[in-house]
Amino acid sequence: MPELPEVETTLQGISPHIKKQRVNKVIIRQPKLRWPIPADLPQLIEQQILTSLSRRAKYLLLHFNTGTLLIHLGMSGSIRIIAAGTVAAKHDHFELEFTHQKSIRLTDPRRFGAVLWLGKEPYQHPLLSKLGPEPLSTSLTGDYLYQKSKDKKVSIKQFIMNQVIVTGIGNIYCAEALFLAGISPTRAAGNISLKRYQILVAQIKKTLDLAIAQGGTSLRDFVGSDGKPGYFKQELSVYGRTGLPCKQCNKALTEIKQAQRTTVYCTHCQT
DNA sequence: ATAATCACCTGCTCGC
DNA sequence: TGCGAGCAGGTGATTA
Repeated sequence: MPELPEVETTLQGISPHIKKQRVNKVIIRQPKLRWPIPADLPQLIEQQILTSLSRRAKYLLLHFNTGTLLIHLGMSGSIRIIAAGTVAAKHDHFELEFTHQKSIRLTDPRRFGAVLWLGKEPYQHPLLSKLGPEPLSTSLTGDYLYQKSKDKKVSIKQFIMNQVIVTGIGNIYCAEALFLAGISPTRAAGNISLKRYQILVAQIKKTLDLAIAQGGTSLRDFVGSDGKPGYFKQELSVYGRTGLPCKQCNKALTEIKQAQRTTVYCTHCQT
């Protein structure tokens, strides 16, 4: 999926088109996503004004006076702005049509995404209440990660991808940030110095910032809200580059599995 | 509590 | 060229 940069890119892409607009129609073509799309959603938000939009972790939040709608893109989801009434394709599962004749349309082949109604206290919802700090906020610091990692035996890769520790970082950007920080993905989280955590945090922020500026990473199906792909792919140092030369030392990059996920790294530059 | 594995779903790529 | 295995940006649920 869509990690934080792709979700943020989506948010920035759709906001100017639909903020403060009135929902005319809720269209549910395929309710079977990760959880069923609530059947009563039309009566909850039709004719309501979308007052604001935000992002928390990898979740998009659409705020109405009646409550908040959560959208998650799963592994293969994307949202596009289209003219209302545009013919739907196979995996176009959900759509919000606004009165000014624009729609946002959720396309998600694998259906790991979600559309949920959170009500008036969205941050009390179980999906949001346990999340760690936003990586681009000042609350993510090297010191914070260092304190959290005490006595932790899990690998740094899994530690950073745990949304309870820090949100928004998935398989691509975790691998990239670890490479830039020179930290082996297999190292135990509790066996990393404060100084190295400070470097890692700086590289995480730098990587995410750059990816957002590039419109995210498009591998196969991700597109921005305007239908164009993201261009961060060309910046990738390790993700998807197994066997290719390390950009720092030229040694062939190594691929391993960690918690069922592929990790690519340089055994020479990352220790 | 913590850690590892499973499950959800479709489509594409790779190796034979 | 065809076909099955394996893999893909995530994460809650289940098991140990």
